[in-house]
Amino acid sequence: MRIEAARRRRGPRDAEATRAAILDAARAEFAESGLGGGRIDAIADRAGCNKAMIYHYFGSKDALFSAVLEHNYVLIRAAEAGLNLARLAPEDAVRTFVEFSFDYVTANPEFIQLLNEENLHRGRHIDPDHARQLNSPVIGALAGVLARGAEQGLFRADADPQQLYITIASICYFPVSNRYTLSAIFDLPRDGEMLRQRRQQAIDVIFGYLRP
Amino acid sequence: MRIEAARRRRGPRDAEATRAAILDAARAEFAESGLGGGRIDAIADRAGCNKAMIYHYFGSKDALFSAVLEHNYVLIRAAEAGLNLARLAPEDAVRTFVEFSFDYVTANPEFIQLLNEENLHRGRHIDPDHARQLNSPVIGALAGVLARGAEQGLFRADADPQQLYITIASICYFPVSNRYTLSAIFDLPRDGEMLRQRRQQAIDVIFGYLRP
Amino acid sequence: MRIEAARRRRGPRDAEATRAAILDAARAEFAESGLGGGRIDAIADRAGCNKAMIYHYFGSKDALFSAVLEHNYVLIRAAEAGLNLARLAPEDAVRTFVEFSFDYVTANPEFIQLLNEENLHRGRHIDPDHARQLNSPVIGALAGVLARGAEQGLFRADADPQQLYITIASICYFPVSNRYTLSAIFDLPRDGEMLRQRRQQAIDVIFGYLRP
Amino acid sequence: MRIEAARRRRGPRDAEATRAAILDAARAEFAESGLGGGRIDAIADRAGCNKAMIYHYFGSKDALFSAVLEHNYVLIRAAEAGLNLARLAPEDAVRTFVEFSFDYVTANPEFIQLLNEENLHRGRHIDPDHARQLNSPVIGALAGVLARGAEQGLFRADADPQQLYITIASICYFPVSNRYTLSAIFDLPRDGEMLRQRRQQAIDVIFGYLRP
DNA sequence: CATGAATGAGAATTCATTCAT
DNA sequence: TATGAATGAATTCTCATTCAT
Repeated sequence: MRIEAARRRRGPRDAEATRAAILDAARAEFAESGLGGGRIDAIADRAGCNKAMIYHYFGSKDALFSAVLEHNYVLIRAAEAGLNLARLAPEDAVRTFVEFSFDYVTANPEFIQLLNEENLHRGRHIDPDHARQLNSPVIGALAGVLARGAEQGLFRADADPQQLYITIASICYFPVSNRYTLSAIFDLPRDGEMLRQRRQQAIDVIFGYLRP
Repeated sequence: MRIEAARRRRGPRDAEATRAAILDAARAEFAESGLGGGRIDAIADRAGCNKAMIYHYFGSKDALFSAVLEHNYVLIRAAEAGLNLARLAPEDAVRTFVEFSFDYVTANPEFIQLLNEENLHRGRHIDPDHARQLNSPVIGALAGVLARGAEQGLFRADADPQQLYITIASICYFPVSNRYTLSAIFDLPRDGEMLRQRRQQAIDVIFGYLRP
Repeated sequence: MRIEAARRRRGPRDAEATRAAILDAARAEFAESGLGGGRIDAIADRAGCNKAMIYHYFGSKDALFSAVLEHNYVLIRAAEAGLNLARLAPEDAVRTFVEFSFDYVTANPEFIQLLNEENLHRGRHIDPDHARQLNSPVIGALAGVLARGAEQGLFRADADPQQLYITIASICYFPVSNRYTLSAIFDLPRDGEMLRQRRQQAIDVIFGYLRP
Repeated sequence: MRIEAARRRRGPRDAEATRAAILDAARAEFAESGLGGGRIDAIADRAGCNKAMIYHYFGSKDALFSAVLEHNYVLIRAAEAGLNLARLAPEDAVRTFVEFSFDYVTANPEFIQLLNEENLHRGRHIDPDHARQLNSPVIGALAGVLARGAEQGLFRADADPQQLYITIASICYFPVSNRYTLSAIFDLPRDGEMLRQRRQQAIDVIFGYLRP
């Protein structure tokens, strides 16, 4: 039985494990059905606990969504930080970052679904102070890379790191988050091939733009 | 009273007007709250009719969402067709199309919210046959523009119209659909200025990529 | 198209035909789904007219049910009267009446479904004065038959015509009205054979009881 | 207040008691108004709980009806089994069974109302496998009684137990389930006397038929 | 820390009935 | 006589949340 299995995996009365299981279950549920459509019942089932636990640990559905969002922001920011762009040559750094951005959302489409949901709700579950703090490192790293690239004559000199970041995110995230409508509209190649093409296109577009 | 106002505006017992009012009201409601979060009650109020009318004309909430989606696809496609890219010089055509794409979603953010919602639901409200048929003209026009531009030595020769379309859509749509999380993350300039910058960035990126 | 067909069959603006079509449609609908479950919409569809006509001719759903009930009582009483039991020898008369009762409900199961529905509603759609008046002839005929049979030593002398009528109705109607639960409970022979057996059993039981 | 009374009677948070209360309430409500006409709200009120409990325990109105039906089948079968027909002399056994059948539905008219409703819906709430299994014992007992009676020269030899069972059910159940229309049609004696007469008639008819 | 029974407000959907034409 | 648009009150069912144990 699934509940028993979950229970066995983490042992009874293990607060931290229960919290984590709920967070995981909620991410999956909210990504699949949105905030309005996600069910507390379903989250409890997926987490192998009962509904009261969710209220015990998180207080409310909205608060749970906030926690999920923040948790998943922390995860991607940590992964970005691990890229260590500063130690790479400018062109390698840009390529690495674009590829990472593309690969991360391809591997974690739930992350963008959560972002979209949050935007539908006008960003009311996100704490700007915290979000901004989380984000600054990567923009800083990108700024350094662009400056070095411009200095070496590899990149155009007028590229803004923040704008570039948004452009990279757009090109990498949009085709994943909108894959169903795009598939309906276009006669797209089967999954793997379509991703390979989009990944290459992302790199081409960014480098095409950055050429001096 | 708002119901009275709506009634007066279109007069009673005009089936086509009622249908249209519901479609409009539903677009606003679904864009604001999603499919799961949108309320039939609220749609009826906004449309100045009663819930039963919605079921009379559309059958169910899901079917209403499908109708809204299709209707709004038709609208943007019609606007695109009105651009008449074929009669413009290649560079003008590309600029016109990018600017149009950006301006359309800026003016109609609800359209992308509907798209996001539809993607959350794995595209189950869209009829691929119909969607594909709606979309083909613009891809054809873009292919012509790219071919002419390459011939005249203005554009790189290897650009694929479908990939370019997706890239343009990504760059234009993503910042609008994700404006709330982006605002939370970045210290963005106030609305107008931020849009102006993104619009320019979209043009720069596309032209940067297309130069031979 | 079915509405067009119905329309053509009876021509437009033929009050009597419309009334009759509604009555027929309502019988079928109420028999199939009961009074609570029967839908005015469905009746209008079946009758090839619109709902407002039903209200025009019958005033309300309950009143329509009453009219259906009365109409179908009139039909069976008329058929019974046509048997002319008085001109038959006692045993032939009884056999004829039992067979008729059995065959009528077999051919018109909707009639008993209406009766059951009416009983569920405690008989509130039936006018006792009218019902009683409709029924007396057959009881009178049966009384005559029993008297003649007893006189001739064919039948027991203590049989009461009213009780016998109810017993015959019970044996003939119940297996038809309860055919679905009986089928679920028993491994009954396929339709035709099961009816043949029940028909014979009805005759056997009544004659078994009546023998002196 | 009635809810308080119910609450007090069974105490809160007793799942089994709540289930039973709902089953009881539903039997009354469905018998009174049918499946289509019975109201979930009314059942919750009668049971002294809220609507959500009904869905929690039974899932849907139809499933609740199925459960009620099955429960009431179990009850009558258990009562029949308690008759222990095998230990009685053939004539006593038949009389006991006829009287039991008559008395049971007289005391529990709701049971036949449920049966009628189920037949209106073409038996779709009944599981034939289960129903058949429930029913077999009584037919077996009746077969034994008929065999013994025929052996002892008390009964005709050609009586089929299944047919006889249906005939007994017909004679005993029909006048109860159709009491309202029968009352409208006939000038029946007041309740008690009418029942006494029908009970005697049932016995007379069955024994009349069974005499060799 | 954990359970599962219970709740009440609200959600979508239905339907008998009326009304303007 | 006939139509079909419109209504509002119900009705089934759902779900976030609380509570007793």
